[in-house]
Amino acid sequence: MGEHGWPPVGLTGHPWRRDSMRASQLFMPTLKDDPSDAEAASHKLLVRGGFVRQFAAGIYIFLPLGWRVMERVNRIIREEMDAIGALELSMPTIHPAEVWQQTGRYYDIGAEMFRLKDRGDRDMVLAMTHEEVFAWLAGRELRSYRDLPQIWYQIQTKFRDEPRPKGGVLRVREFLMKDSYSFDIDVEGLEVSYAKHIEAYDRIFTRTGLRFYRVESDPGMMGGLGAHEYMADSPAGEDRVALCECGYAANVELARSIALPPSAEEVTDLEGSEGPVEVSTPNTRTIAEVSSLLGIPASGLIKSLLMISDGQPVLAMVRGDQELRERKLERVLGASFRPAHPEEVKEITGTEGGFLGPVGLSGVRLLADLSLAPDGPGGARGYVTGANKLHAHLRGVVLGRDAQVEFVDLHEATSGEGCPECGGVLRIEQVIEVGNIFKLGTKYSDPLGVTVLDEDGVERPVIMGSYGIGPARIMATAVEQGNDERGIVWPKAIAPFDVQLVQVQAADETQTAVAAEVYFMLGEQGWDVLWDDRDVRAGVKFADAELIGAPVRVTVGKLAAHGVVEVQPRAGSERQEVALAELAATVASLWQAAR
RNA sequence: CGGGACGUGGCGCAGCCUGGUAGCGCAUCUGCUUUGGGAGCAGAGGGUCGGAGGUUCAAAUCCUCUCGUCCCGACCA
Repeated sequence: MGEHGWPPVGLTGHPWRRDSMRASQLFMPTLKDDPSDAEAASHKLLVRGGFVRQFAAGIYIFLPLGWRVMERVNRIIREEMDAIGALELSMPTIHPAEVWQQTGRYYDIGAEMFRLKDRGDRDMVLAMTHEEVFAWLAGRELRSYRDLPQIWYQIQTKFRDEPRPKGGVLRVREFLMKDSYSFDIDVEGLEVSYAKHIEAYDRIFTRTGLRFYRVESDPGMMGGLGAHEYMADSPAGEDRVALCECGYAANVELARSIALPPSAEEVTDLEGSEGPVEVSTPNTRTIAEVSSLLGIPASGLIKSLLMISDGQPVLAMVRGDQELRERKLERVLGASFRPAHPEEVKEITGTEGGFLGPVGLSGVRLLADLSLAPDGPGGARGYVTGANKLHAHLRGVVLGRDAQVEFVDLHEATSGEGCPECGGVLRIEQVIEVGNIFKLGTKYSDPLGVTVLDEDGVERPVIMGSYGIGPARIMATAVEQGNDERGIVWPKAIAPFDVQLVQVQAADETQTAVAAEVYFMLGEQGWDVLWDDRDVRAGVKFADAELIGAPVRVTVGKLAAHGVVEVQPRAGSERQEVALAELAATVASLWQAAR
């Protein structure tokens, strides 16, 4: 491999770790400028640092550095999955359409699934996920409860034709995923498999150095038994979670929260009133308009939204200062819904959007957020709501008295609201989903006939769980959470190299000799070292070292002749001069201190 | 799918409004100098301006269509 000069390192079969390398032999195309199409910090830095290149929208090439990071992430995943007794295997990524037709997903999922035909004109799909194949295999091979439990996993490519790839490697159309599937005889068994995954995932994300939360997530409409997501905070995230000091953590899609009481001033609105009072509100349709016309804060209004679900009208009500959370309504209804069209609004309520309210509406299911209940944070009090009449609203509407409604949780949790568990203060954080775990039940085993015989010889459907992790998201999230103006600051567990050895003068024989000594010594101690022996200016090497972000940098320069090198952590700027004899200890202690 | 923007040497951009045959920085190659924070000087190579059609004596520039990419929103097993 293009060896020249001394020492003869990097040769095939040499005695030192193959994970150490010389930069002159590494393909590491770094860039000075941010790519023009990058927005997220991780996107810019991973491209600039020579970790990835974009091939097409949402389709990426992993260059040697990027692949090293992925391999380190995957190694951690494998170790922890193996530790809970999961078995690695590899599934195909091209599937005949039949299995997907059997579970119905072939029809439920739209353009997000890549579909193709083989030469025989048979319908095929590219795998978006692997529940179907795993269930297919389990159905063929598992026969007895004695074969259970099983946990199988793979680290395999997934294809999803995302409508909008974004954030570099964060949201893509082809990506690697660790997915595992558990097979148990009963729900108790599933709980055990699920708990094992929690154990493994907690360790995986801790080891990869991410700041993360395990949060309750929406198990979806399909009758899942429960689910959690692993979320890592980042402004580049596409999800939000509600968090409390007490440990409560949930995706805002379903996070419960105790609304703050509405501001005091409009409480007087109720006093002395026997019932709602109509007020004229010409052309006043939005919460903001009504609020400013009547001089009542938004929290004193009721926002009424007419929805159609299963062909039936539903009026969903939240307070004027709140947002309706669609998923919550969906869960209450047990079905999907859509906003009513303007003609439907007219037909059902006799008025137009902007003047809707619960009072006097018949034939419409009335659902109000818990915070509007008489025993809610606002107490029994009057609100302003539409009068179901053009250009008019009602004041002093008390739900429960003036309209019979069902009180359910519909509003989106917001920062500052009360924690549903302890009453503490909730905060909302923007996060990246790096992993998820689902209790599936028999959603796939039923249609695919995955059954085993139990102790009594009775055929029973296998209870499944499904568990995912996105290694590239871990990589990108680590960059999101660890970077500065000079580049990436990798968590030590997944950095492409442990130590970047910068030899200031490539042509200086003394420096070469000292650098080689350092390289071998650190290598023998188990460090993965990138020895920057390139014949480029010192500034370029320093800049690249900081961009690439190895946790520890060792610089061999002027002081080499005296047997002294410089050492500094990527995360800090303290630089120390160290004699070669002390180097091992210094590197070890900096490593210890690194995140 | 709705809204917005951008496609010009490898990368980042200017030129377009007001048509006249393409330019800057970085990178690359050669030479000399330099050498601990992305070097300097001199020289060189490299682009049918995303594609197609149209207008015009003449199109990177104007018009139409199309493809690609990014951003906001919707969507996200």
